[in-house]
Amino acid sequence: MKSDTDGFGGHNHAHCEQSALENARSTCAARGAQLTPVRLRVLEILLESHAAMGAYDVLARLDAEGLGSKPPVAYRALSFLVEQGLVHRIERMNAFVACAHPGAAHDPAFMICRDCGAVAEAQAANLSLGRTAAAAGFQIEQTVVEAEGLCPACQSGGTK
Amino acid sequence: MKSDTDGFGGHNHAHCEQSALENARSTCAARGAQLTPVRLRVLEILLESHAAMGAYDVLARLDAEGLGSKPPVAYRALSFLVEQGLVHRIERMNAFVACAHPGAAHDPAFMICRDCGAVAEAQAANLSLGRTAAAAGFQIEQTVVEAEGLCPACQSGGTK
DNA sequence: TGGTGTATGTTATAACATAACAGGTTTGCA
DNA sequence: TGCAAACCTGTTATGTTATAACATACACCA
Repeated sequence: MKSDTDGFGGHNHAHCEQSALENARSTCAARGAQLTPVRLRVLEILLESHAAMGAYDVLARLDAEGLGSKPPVAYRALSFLVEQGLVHRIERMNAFVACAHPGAAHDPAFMICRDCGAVAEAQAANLSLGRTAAAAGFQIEQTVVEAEGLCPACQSGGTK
Repeated sequence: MKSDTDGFGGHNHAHCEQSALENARSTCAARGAQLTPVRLRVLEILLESHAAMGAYDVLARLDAEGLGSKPPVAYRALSFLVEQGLVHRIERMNAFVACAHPGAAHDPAFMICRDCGAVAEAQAANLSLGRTAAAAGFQIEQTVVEAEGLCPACQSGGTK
């Protein structure tokens, strides 16, 4: 896992992390949602990299830090963060990533590198499907858009 | 579960089913892939409706018919059918649906009714994400596009 | 006849997720 | 002050989804 990637280009991750945390604090405060220690820590753990982590990987970290050892602890914190839009679930992987564009309009699309596991977030705007849905009378409430493939770094690295 | 739905409009399902089966037989024959009894039966079961079924639901049917009772039996048949493009996996639901457009170009998008479970298949063509990916140098190999919401019938039926 | 490839059968377990209940803290209000 | 409501956390137990690994069977053909 090489991932320290946003949009697969290098970036100042410390800054990325800090601003995400600040944003989380302020949006939770604004909404009266409680960013408790466990929730905050889960967010921090996910923010360490732009790779997706499984709930049980997060739980292992929490356990190591004495913050909880049972599945519901991790799942509850993750659900909260997903509800607040601070974390996204990657269906394809049954895993979670910190939101890369906190605060921004949200209907995210993801590019997932099958080699290094990096996940880049983009805006979805699947107009094509939106039109089809409208024509069929289908009322879209949520969309999942996930592309799997190879990030630039892993293309050069060989097919591995 | 009301689903007997393709694109959420009524249709001649018997015909739909028959043509899908014929298509499956001919494409497998053309490729030298073996459409064995278990595989065929799984396809038939999925073709009964346009709703998604979990692997264990399919397995229960197989078991009732004496065709196998252990998870790998169902998962192997489903993997085969997915590889052949005859069945699609709905990531959001950890479930499977028979392909509604067998033979056609494939990069499907789905509309999933959260009320009745019906699944309609459309063409994906997420140009927006394709452009973003190209710009980022990301090489897309597969895409998952799934919209969850309410089908026309379930919108009238109330929010339930 | 024996080897190769493919499919099936079975055991066991891994990986992901949640229901349900118990206990603690905070808040607000009578 | 005392109580109730709301919310968060801890824990048990279990449910659900998925696969690794190994054994058996059968078909084809050199």
